[in-house]
Amino acid sequence: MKVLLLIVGPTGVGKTELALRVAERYGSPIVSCDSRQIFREIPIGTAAPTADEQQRVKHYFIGERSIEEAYNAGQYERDALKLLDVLFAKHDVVVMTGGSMLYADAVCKGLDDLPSVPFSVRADVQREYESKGLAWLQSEVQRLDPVYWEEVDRQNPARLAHCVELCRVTGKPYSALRSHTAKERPFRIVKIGLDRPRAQLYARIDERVKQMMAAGLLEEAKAVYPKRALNSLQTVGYKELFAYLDGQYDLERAVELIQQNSRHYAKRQLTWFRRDKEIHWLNANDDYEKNSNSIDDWLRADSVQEE
RNA sequence: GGUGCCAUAGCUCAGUUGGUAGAGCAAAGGACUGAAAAUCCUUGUGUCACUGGUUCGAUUCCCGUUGGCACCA
Repeated sequence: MKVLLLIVGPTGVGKTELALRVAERYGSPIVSCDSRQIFREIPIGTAAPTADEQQRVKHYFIGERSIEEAYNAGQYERDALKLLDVLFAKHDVVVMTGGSMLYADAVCKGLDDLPSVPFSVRADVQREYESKGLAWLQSEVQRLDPVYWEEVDRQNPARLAHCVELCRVTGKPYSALRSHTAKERPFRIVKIGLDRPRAQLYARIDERVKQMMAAGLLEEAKAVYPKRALNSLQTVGYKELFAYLDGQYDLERAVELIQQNSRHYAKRQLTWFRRDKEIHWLNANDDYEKNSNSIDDWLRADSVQEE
């Protein structure tokens, strides 16, 4: 049976290099699972694989879209499944790597088949929320979807607003559209998580931000500054530089904030991945031979388990 | 060298008219179904610089020591 080898982990842990070596070992291409590296205008700040790295192994979903295209996890699920179908015709193992938690889940378990929300509906809900506040969103969810109200994070405007949007679009409660069941996939999935000691991870993140600045992150941010409102640019490394360009604080402070927000992001990723009991964890400090032997073992073990 | 001010959580600080202390940030933990690098929730014990004194009781008052800052020499 075909195997999707998914390599996840926090930003800056070293996924790119591990994925390259594993892909070379199995003669596989690499499918990116990253919600920001897919945009071609922002390679530096998203630490996208370099031209050299892409020379070593064929990559998919790197720099394939423009920041102006609306893109989301549902679209990614469809694109990724279609691509995997093609790749599995030639490969027994396909390596997928990236840190976008929801995107990974979309491929592994699938998202429910929800309609897309028209821009006008989203704008309406947003406007009402801004004028009437969180209490209004809460009462709308209570009224439109009492089931979801019982389980939702009631302090989170984004969650509440999404529920209201979908209730308005479909005329049904959002909760009725959620199946809570994972979809079947025509391939096996072996999940590898890469981690390293926290202090070391944070030191690497801080250092990488410095390198991004040296590589021209500020120029990259200036180039897309006019489009700063786009969702694709609500991204660590850019939103802080936009604020600097607006004069909110100096460049040194902006860099500190990029480092700090990257650390926060890494922590959220770890929280998400830790909950997934299917992930086999590797320490990035162990040598590659040891880790790749472990991966071989897991490929075999999982295979036997499923017989 | 003299005088004054300061020394409290990783950082910046507040506070206790004497009954062993609390904010912001950092940090840690958690949630997560088409914005997910997004959006949210929870968590504050620290020899209150050190030594001695007064006191039933000192982080708080007093003496001294050390360190820092300011001014005067």
